[in-house]
Amino acid sequence: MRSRIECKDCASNKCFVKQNCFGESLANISSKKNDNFNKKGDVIFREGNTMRGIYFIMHGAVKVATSSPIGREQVVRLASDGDILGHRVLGNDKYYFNAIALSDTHVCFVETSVFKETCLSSPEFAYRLLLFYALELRRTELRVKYHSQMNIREKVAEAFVYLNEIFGIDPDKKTLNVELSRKEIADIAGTTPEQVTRQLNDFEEEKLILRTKRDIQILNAEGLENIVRNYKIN
Amino acid sequence: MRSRIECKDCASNKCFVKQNCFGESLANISSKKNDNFNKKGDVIFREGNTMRGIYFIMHGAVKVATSSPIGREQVVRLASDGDILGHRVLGNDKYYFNAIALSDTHVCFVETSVFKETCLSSPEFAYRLLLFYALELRRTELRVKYHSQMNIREKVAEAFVYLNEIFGIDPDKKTLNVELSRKEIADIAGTTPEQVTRQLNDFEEEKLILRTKRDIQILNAEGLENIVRNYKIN
DNA sequence: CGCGTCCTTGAACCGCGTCAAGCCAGGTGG
DNA sequence: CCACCTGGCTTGACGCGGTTCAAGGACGCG
Repeated sequence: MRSRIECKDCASNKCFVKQNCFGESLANISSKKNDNFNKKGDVIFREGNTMRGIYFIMHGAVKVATSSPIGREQVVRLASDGDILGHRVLGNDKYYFNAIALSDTHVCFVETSVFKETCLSSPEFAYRLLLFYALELRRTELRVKYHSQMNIREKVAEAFVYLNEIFGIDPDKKTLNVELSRKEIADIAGTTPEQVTRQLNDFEEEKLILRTKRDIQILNAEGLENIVRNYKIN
Repeated sequence: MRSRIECKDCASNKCFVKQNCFGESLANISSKKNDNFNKKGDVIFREGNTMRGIYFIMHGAVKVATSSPIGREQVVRLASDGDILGHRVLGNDKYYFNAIALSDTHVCFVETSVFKETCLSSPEFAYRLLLFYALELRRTELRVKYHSQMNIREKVAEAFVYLNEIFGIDPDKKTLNVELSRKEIADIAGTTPEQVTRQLNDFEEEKLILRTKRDIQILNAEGLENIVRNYKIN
């Protein structure tokens, strides 16, 4: 999977930053950053707030979602260790989505000016950022396709594949490394909690997953991926 | 609107590159680029092809879409003068979508190596690219939200708002600066040609648009934007 | 034990995609 | 100049998938 280096600023031994991303560059500006620690459910930033900088996730799970007072919220992105939040910082704008911690999280805040300076003085850093953006953009474009063409079965499968891709599965317990309610899964898949339940029934019958208490064990991740992949063929 | 500078490499007087984007930097590498001229409907690159470089649109209208042999194709992005195509070039990958000309188009091809070199030697250039990516990413994330939450009426309205944003409206004829079939509009909105027709009926009753022959005149662009904006509130 | 929260399940409704027929405009050939 | 053909647009009817609503169940917590 991802190669990682340990984070020096955090007590947790689960605290890493992706080596292939911003680890070293971040060390250079470490004197000018702020560390924030969030509990599960905390809002890291909120739609409409003025951007003051960019966040690096040192460790933890975060969802970026639209706020919608009534009814569904839509998760547009999942992020974890080493990812960045608040992309549009460069354009001196407002945040367009809410970032909410899905687990206890350690993020590192860097002010816009410092960030811009770092980009301009270090082409290496800017280039890495470009790679990050390019990957993220592709992922998001794919999701546009998925959400406009897939049926519910495929969307729910895709949600689990996406969750696995970003957060991974605990090798012992076989569960995702985040705990999510039906509603939260539905918000990622773009449907309702009831539909998620029904799909989980089907997946269980097909031995792709197993439900124990509130937990969902992923028995056959490949099977779920196949549902997504088979869709692609059409 | 967008400020632009004239393009030196093309006979057409409609040929521009966005000034706030890559104009000057592009001039620096002009000795190493290739100019391509495409007719409406031409495929600029195709899903699965190996990426050899990146394309700058000097002038013209382009859609980036999924290929799907049976049925719907989904447009994930619209692009015009000064935009770039083939983002993932940096990662030495394959193209994930098809790029198809929606009008006669002049694109400029730059090889990956040249492009990377330019990024690394010119932080200014890389930084501008970052801004471009950040904007594009936000736009795409919004589209994920739209496509998973909007109803047909809103999606079709959003398609026209998006088309207006990227290609603009002819001030005299009041029509979009691209000609699109019902199917093509449907592929952007993520629905079927029949539904597009039905929504156009409604929009015409509400005096938002007017259909003359095959043309669609946008009488009240703001009205269409309001449909999209009012949705956002919920 | 009782309460609250989340999950599950069934049933009803409805929006939207699908299918099919008819229409209109432009192009072609007699 | 008209008859015919073709391809895209329009319109109505129908059926399915998915959302919504409501009731019941499981679990955790005080």
